[in-house]
Amino acid sequence: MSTRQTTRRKILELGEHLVQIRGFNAFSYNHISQELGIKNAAIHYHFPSKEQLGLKIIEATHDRFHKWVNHPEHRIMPVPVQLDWFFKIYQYNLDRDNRVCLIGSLSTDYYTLPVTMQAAIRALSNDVQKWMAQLLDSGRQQGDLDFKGRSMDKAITITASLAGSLQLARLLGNEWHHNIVKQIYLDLNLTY
Amino acid sequence: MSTRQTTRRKILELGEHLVQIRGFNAFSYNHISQELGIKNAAIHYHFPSKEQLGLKIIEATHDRFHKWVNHPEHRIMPVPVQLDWFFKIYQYNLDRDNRVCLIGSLSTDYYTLPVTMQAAIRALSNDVQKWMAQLLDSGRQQGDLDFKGRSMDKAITITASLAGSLQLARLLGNEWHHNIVKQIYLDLNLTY
DNA sequence: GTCTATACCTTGATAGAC
DNA sequence: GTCTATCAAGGTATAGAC
Repeated sequence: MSTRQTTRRKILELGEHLVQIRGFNAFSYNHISQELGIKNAAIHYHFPSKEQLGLKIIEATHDRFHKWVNHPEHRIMPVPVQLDWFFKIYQYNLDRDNRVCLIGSLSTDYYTLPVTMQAAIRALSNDVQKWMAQLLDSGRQQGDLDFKGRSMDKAITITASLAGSLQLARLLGNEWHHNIVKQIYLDLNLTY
Repeated sequence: MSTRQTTRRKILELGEHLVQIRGFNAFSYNHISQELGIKNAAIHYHFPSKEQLGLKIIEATHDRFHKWVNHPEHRIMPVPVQLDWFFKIYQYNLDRDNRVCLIGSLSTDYYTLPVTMQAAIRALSNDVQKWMAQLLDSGRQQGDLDFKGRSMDKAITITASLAGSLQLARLLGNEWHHNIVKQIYLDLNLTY
């Protein structure tokens, strides 16, 4: 793998980290250049503007999500297992320095973002909600879980809980994320 | 009321607005001075530093919440009515230019905030969760509503949903906040 | 690809006149 | 209380050498 690819990838990963820890407006090229031992200008070589970097960060997350949910092996997994996997993403964020989820972070900054980034984060969020709604629908039909109301409403309620959960965990303590997840399972009639 | 008091109050209100729309790191003294037709230095007269302004914004919200929940007239209201009131706060935020809740906004910025502000937002969040848990507990005992599990877990799950809801509404459309609230009522066995 | 050097802007904050 | 004037620091971004 060329130097270009690794440096580019490092910037992308660190950028994603910084967005989820500090927020898009509160991280700077200095944070990246100091951490990676490169100079300001090197970052601009790979990503001409902060907007471009932000876009690629969102797209990278979107790609990972898309690849996972469309992987043949995963699509045939039982609904509770797929749900477990989704919840693990949030636990993973929590475990890595109390990251909040990308969608949550960029939504509070939403009105300060370039329109290209606004569109990209909307697209990601849409895909997540649709996937979750379809999963809950299947689960209810197959008797794996139960809930009242429309699956789309329940889906968005759950993702909203999870986004909020990582944020509240910063204020209340990480154990509360665990408690929220437990509660969501209870409310779905699922054994945790 | 002296000029001092009104200008101070205007700065405070606009500051709160800006935190909820743009985030603490993305609003500047220029946003305030231009909107109010005053100069940079005038703001510093009332609030020596941005940290002080941030602190007072949090405390103002905390005060409003504290006064409301401890008002004799409100404490004796039926649980569903008190719950309705709490949910209206979020609807009110949504109606005013898609504000997110103060706690949600400051939690994504949490690690970039001065420690004094971190402590203040933690204190507010703690009070909200405790109040909500106690309310849900009473409601369940009195048969007004129903849910599984511990009331504290359910309380934090609901506030997390609401915080996340205002954020997702920016991406998905405001009607989804309404749908989430409907779902929360359903999950509490409450008629909406 | 990465560097040095630098341009240009916005930020929060202060001093001192009125 | 509010102003003018000014500051140092930090932000994104670019030009051109290596």
